[in-house]
Amino acid sequence: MPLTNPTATVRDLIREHYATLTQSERKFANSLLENYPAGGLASITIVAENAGVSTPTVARMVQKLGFKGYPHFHKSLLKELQAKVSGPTQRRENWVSDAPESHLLNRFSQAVTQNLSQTFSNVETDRFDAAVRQLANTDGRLYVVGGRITRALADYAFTHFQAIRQRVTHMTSSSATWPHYVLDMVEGDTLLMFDVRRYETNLQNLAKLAAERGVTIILITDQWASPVTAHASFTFNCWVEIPSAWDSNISTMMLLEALIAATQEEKWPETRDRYERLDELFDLTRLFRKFT
Amino acid sequence: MPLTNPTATVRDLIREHYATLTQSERKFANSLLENYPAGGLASITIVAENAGVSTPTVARMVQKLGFKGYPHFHKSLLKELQAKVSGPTQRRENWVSDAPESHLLNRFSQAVTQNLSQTFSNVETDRFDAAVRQLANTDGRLYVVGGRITRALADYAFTHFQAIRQRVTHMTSSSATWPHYVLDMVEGDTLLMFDVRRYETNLQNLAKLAAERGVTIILITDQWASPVTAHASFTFNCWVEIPSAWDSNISTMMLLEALIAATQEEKWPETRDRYERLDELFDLTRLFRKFT
DNA sequence: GATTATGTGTCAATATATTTTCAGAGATTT
DNA sequence: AAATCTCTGAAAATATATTGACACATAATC
Repeated sequence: MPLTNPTATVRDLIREHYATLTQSERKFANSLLENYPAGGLASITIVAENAGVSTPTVARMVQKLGFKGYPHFHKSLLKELQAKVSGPTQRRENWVSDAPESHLLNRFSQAVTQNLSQTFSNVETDRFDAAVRQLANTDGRLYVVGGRITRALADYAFTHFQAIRQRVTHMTSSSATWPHYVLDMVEGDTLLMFDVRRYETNLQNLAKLAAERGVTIILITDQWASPVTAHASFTFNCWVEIPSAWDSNISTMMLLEALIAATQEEKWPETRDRYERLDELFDLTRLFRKFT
Repeated sequence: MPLTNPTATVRDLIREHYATLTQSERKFANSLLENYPAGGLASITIVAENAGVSTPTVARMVQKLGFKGYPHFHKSLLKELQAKVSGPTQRRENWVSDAPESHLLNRFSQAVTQNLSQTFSNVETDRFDAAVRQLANTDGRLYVVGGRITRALADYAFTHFQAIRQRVTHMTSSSATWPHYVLDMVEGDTLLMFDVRRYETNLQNLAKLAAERGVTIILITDQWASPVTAHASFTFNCWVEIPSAWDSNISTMMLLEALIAATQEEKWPETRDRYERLDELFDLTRLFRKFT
């Protein structure tokens, strides 16, 4: 494992040894990776301070990485930088990343960033806040449902909302069971729906039934808007196009996480309590597993 | 003349003052410009030696440029470097929306952008491509598994990979069933694992067993790296910190989608065929539903 | 719940870097 | 060609960085 390949960059070395690093050493490692390589080019005193650790911690860590001492590490970083700049034909231009412009990763990340920014700037904060208040309202039940692809997102939403508040139900993707859930829905309940193309008629029917019973529907859909919009109190559109045959759900995920984060903040410190109790329970579960 | 424009780079300063520099000072200036900025980031002793001049010469020159002393000059160069690296990321913060700076949505999106860029720049394209080739290899089976939180991601991965290639298995999150799967694993199979903190011992055990059977493990984890790393052939670290009590999985999702997209591209037009047949089947299903 | 192991920061020592001072080498002027 | 001026690097003085030793805190183990 510790190859100590002579051409390995400091970044590589950190990755390689990350598992063996201690907490504060990782603190420094992260600080360096986040601002690479500048974060390691000042004096040990300064970089340690910037990372919020003591100088010996930095000294110990660079030794773990295989350097003789901080100056050796410093020199190595400098050489890397030099190779990058003065190297023949800008050696793979790995300043920000080592991916060539045409590589799929690059095209992909560009599309994603575009999507996120589009999605984000299309959210009205007032509407967002109102939706969050609805999600935080535990007087009514919260139902979560998704389609074929978005089932995973619904699942993710369920896992997190369940940690934040009580009375959450994940409606399985099998639409045969939905009528049972609808039967119990009452005014004041909330239905969080995911529907991206190809839009599913079942979800539309479900939305209609729920709306008729006075349920508040929060819809997360794509930029072309699912027909469920007609029944929804809150609709959020997410930009999903990427260079591929299918649609990306990263912006969808972002919006969902933002809703979760906001709901959690709204219900703090109630949520804090739940988290702590949850943690205890997990610990118990883990103990139990030891005997299986 | 000495504008001392706050945004002026050291390079600019040198050009501006070049006329007033003495012979050896120019010697150092040229040495620095030829290897910029690395040529000025070591200690004054070293850079002076590299340029073939004495230390006082360097010290005097940087003072001529308007710096208080060599350390000041050094710090300034570092800041420049830092700005260059974080530049593209920061520039994306022109996400002018009507949201006030302090609104959660804004803070959230900033954190997410940061995470994505961080994650992205830590992926080596070679490793990425190799992992994709492994994922596209249909000689062996592809197993997908996640933990408590990442189960949703594993599900998402399964749904998409199933559309792209045959022989995909989603290992349920209930670890009790895992031995059955392991029993059938053979060399050449691939295991796509998700493990973010808190890392689950079950996943670690699973990884060990699979690795022993010659299975290639592709691990998607967070920036702190799951212990599964030890058994994995390919590890991808995703930055996950957001202003909340839990970790974000947006960058995780991005990496997953990128892997899916790349795998699809690798196997095109084979995949195209599958997609078309899949679509037909969906249509049939939909028709069928009409009569229920 | 006591005990060990591990990690962490404070402080002191040692080493290194930076600046200042100063004397000599070249260039320029008288 | 002598006198002066400017530039330059050697060396001392000063400041700062680096490392090692130690003690405390925290986590893991029994």
